[in-house]
Amino acid sequence: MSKVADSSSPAPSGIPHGGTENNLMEKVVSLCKRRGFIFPSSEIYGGLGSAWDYGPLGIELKMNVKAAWWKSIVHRRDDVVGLDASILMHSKTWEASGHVHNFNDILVDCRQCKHRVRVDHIKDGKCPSCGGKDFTEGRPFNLMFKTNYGAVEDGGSLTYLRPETAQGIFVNFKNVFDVTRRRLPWGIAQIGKAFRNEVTTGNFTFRMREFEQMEIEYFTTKDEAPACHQEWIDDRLQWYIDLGIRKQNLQLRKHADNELAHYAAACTDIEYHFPFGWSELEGIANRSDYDLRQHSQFSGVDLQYHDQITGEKFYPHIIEPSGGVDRAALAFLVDAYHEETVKDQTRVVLKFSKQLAPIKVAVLPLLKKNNDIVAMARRIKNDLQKELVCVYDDTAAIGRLYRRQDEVGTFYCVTVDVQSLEDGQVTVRERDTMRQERIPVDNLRVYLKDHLDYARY
RNA sequence: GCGGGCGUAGUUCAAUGGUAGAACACCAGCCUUCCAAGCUGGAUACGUGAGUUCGAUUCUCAUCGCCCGCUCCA
Repeated sequence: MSKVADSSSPAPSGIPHGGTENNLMEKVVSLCKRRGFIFPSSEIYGGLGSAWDYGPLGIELKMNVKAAWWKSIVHRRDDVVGLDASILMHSKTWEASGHVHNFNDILVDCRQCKHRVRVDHIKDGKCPSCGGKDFTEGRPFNLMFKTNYGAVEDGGSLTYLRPETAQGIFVNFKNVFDVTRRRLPWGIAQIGKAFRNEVTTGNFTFRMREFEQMEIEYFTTKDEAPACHQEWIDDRLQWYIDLGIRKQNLQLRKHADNELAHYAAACTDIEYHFPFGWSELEGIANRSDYDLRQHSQFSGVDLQYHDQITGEKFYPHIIEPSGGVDRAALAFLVDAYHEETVKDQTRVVLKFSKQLAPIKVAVLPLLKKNNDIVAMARRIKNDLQKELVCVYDDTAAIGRLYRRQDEVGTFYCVTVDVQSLEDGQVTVRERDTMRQERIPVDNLRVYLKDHLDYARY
């Protein structure tokens, strides 16, 4: 039975993974820095708040997340195609989308209860939270990054770094539709950076000002939109489960009417049980026909869908599954984090799925002083790296080499010993089961590809 | 931005008004060694600036930065 909860109440806070690891987040952050998954941005200058850089292992993980998404959405469906739109767009885009209007809030702080409130939420000069009347001076909070397009800075050159990737899809709707000539329902998928001057950031890579989205805009009819919405919710939830997140750490949360974004008719979030509480990984919104209608109006270009068979002409309704790449990567990291106690010592194992593991195979010589063993191990590594992400390491005793690989989630360790020189076989050890098998070197590549379920990625 | 907390090695933590220790990690050496092994040796830190003081990592102030909370969302 599925343990996935369906909740329409606000997200509760709590500690996942049994409740004993309330410093789990700190451990994950430390591990990320220590082993090269994620570093603070611009660290030599003291760091840039809530900006983070992906290190050698982090970028592998993140690319694997994106590749898994792209495969499942674009390559393995008949009804979705890909797109990569530019980050800088015509400034009219953001007027049409509503971001210029809706992302410019005047905010003040209540000196009494310390809450931040929007000026337009203050009634009769009283704080809606505590009733106090003493506020800081109002400041405009524009959530969009302003920039000048072109070398001359004047009012006419003002534009923004995109606060969401979706608009790049909407403005290309006609282009993509014209070249693919598909009938509804169908969709466009895109992965790319977006930028928001969030007033509140934090929780590691969970909320950053620069982040990466993976979004699908799926076009359908008004009548089919609700069922289509549900199908995408189920589809997207299953994706996270397939890639290894435990069901009990996932839940769906339907937005209440008063928390819907300005464009949305309905929205359901997929939430993950982070150490800091249940938080959104992905929102699956029914955007109605708002977007194409707006862009038609602002651009003067008719973006209606014309069904040649039925003769109908209308603005498609849009279902938008919009996920955060960084949030997904963080959830996969947190969920993979396991501690095991062996001989009173705690060791860390990242139990990534085969697809997401940054390193698939490590090749280890049992004796680093034996030149023949080292040479053989290096040959094996050189052969494997043509098709699999792998590493070679001989800088410690074998037990420690295994642990190092476990700590970063490497799926297989291949060990070369004295016997290997004679019989041409090596020991293949699997991360989770610790199962060991002797495999002839000649069969090694095929064996590993088969067992890694290589065709999936 | 407002409130609170905090800045010491890669990480996690100590100590101290007389410029710093540990653990793990890392590097080198010895070792015919399959699950965080042992021994020997080694490198690496007081965020920045000013003040008090003979002397500041320690006290004071400022500054910068980080973390948590507040709105917003991927």
